[in-house]
Amino acid sequence: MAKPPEGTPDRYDARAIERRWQELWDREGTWQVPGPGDPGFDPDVPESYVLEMLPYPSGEPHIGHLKNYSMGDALAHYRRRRGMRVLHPMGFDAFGLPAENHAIKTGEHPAVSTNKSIEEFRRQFLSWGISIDWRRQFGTHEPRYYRWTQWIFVKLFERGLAYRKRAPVKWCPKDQTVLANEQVIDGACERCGTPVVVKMLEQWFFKITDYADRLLEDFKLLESWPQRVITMQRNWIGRSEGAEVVFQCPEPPVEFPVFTTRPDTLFGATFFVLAPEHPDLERLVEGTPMEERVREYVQQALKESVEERADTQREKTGVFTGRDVINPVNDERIPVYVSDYVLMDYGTGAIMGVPAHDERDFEFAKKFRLPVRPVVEPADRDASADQAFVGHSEHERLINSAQFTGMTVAEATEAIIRWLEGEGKGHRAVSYRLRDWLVSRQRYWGAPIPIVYCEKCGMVAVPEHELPVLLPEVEDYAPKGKPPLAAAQDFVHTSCPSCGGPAHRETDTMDTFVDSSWYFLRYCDPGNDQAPWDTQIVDYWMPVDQYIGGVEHAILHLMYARFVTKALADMDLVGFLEPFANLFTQGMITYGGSKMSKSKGNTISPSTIVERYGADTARCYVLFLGPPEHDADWSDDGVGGVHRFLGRVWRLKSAGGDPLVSPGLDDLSGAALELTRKVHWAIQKVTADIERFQFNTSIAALMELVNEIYRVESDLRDDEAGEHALSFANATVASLLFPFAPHLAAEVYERMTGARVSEADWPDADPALLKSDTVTVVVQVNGKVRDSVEVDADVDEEELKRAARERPNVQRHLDGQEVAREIVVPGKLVNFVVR
RNA sequence: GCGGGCGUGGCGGAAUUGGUAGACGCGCGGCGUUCAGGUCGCCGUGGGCGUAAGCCUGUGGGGGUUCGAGUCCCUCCGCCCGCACCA
Repeated sequence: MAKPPEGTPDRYDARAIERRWQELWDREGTWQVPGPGDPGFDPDVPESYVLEMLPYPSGEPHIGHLKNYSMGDALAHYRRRRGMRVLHPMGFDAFGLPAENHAIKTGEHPAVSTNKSIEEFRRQFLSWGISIDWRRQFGTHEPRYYRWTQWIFVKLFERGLAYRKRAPVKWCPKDQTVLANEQVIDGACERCGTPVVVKMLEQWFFKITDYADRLLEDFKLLESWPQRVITMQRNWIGRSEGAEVVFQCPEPPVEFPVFTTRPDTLFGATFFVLAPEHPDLERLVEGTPMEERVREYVQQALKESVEERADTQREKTGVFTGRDVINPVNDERIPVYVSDYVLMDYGTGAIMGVPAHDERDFEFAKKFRLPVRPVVEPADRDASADQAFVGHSEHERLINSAQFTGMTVAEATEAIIRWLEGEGKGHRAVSYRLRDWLVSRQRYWGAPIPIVYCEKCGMVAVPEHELPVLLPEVEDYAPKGKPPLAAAQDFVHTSCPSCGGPAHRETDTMDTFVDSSWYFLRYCDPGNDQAPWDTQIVDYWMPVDQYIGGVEHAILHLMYARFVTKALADMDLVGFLEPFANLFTQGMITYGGSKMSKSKGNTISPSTIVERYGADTARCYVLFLGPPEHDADWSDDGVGGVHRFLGRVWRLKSAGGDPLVSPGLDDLSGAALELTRKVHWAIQKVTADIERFQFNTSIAALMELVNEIYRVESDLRDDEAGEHALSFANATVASLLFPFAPHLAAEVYERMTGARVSEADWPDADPALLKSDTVTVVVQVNGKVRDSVEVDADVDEEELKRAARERPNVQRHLDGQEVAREIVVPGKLVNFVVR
């Protein structure tokens, strides 16, 4: 095609187009969506809730946000044009440490810096043109929101699901606060990387362990979640079945229950180990000659960091306590040790040592020269004396185990549990790795925990009508061993809501993950000031039909939100058990092969790209980069390619005929027919690819279609049918491009048709135009492609074989050889097998 | 150590059910438009041999199933992710 004629608006001015449509959408409230009870609500329209994880507003949005919201927005647009009422809201996860640390450094109130960030995020999201119902926006730091976060806390407290206890907890010395187990990564603070230490502290917990089984079972209610996210949660919950077995200490008389997944190996127990933190340890050794050494060892063990202690490579250590316990199955006395390889966190903090069948116990036995007694016979190899045998298939049978000898492992497990239960020495048990969720934080920038301590009444929840408990102003945000709120005297001193007597407030704030564990409910009914939501409205929209976000939330946020939803369902506050029916986890965008970070100076700012190329280019590019679930590396050159493509769309020129109606098969021939077929192919391809989140190939298909339009355009300008085909093709490009490049597509669509693309139905492919009258059939000889032949689509097999044989190159390869077999795949290929 | 995923041109990546490997884009090369171009348009582009027609070869390595394998099976190698003294 030659250069566009002088004087036409040939330059693709993304900035002007985007400004125009953003203003129009805002003015007309295009993306506002009514819910039940709102004017214009029609109950017969199917609903869809499309949600991207809410952003944490810090600085300005990064490329990951752009990708996240570009995907969600594409889907929201697509579903709207499929006739659905789509809830597509936005909010901000505004409480949290970075804003507070910033405040400590600069003195700027966290609310000030957070609100600035929110404004910047909002400004950029608007500049991206994402189709959000902005009337529903909120920040989790606003009293109108955290009032209800506190309300939920109180509800959980009333049900015994929020409780306070003294427990060994993970403490970050840098951030000066406790952390949830889920926030400790490799023994270090998730936020700042400082190695955490264990402290005995009284803290607030949510009883998520009550829901362990339901969190596992209800995976079956999820429609489509990535398998690996489910696996990660399953591993985190860590359910194990086995038995609790009681070992009796004769002197002093103490009972030690242990949890084991292998009750079948009870006869192989040759020693017993307590965790250094075990509460009965002190009593066991008090006044004995071993007291000094045990105490020393415990001191040593407690000093270790979480990370050091988790190191599986190092040699086992421990100390004999001088005491014995009795193995309930054979009344044998076995020695009790203390060792740091036994964790107080899991099971009962005590274990039976079965060195023959447990690798860790084996190592310990070797170190302390303890006997190794095999009780399970390996099925197909000799029990090696220098390692533990851990096999427990149906082929392994018990030895050295009294009346259980000869049973398979499974039989013996059952029989021994039943025997223990009969003797009152143990019972069937299930153990979990999951711990209760520690939700209190000794920090400022969070929702205050709505609890008051009264001298007479004890712990009292702040009543509903007194909520929110407002976050007080303080002068110093820095924690100094005490939470910052403790310094706010007016805040701390209060009266008991129950008896009116003197009382003081809880000064810890809530983990920000509490804020984000219910925000998706608030979007449904954001203006409600009587209740956190109207159950009927929430039940209308929920569960979220498509949730999109980073895989880094696989455990934390996604598990907490599931737990809170279930707890609310149990209180009849919501009518569903799972918050997110479908989950999509997007991959990261890297730059130069590594994660973008300000400290490395390898960041790409979305605003730079938007300013240079426009939002449509930026959005299309992040989707075109590759499969959205994979990590992808940003390429500066690649953006230009997508921008060029959008420029080509911009320069499509209108033609005659009705652009909204496809020319029919009967009116078409030649290039016009081929182009119209390509259009219908693209409709089908783009539709199918959006449905399976393959935005990259959707865009590639549109590129193909546009290339085709440019190739044939000059041939089609001669007659009416050609003009019509062209006209329809151009309008359809704009229509299909809309979910990815909404401004440009709206502009081009309007130019081609005079209509609003956002109001147009999503196009349907005409099956008659998806088929071709002729097909290219590949001809192989012995599985090697030798030629291809163009035949009628409905040609019969014999005719096809004849045509295939006639190809000169096929003849050359068949020449003088005997055809042993002929394989025909209709419409695809013919393969001649010769000897 | 356990669990999961992935290996395709110079690069990012395509390839519903086994049926023309490399769509689309970047990069590179050629031609045209242009005063110029970091513009736009058209064409070419896995490797090797060949003037060409064409032939050989090719999806991490090796083996297998099949008329036919990127795709299915076995095995080895490499990379990534998750969990990790959980009894």
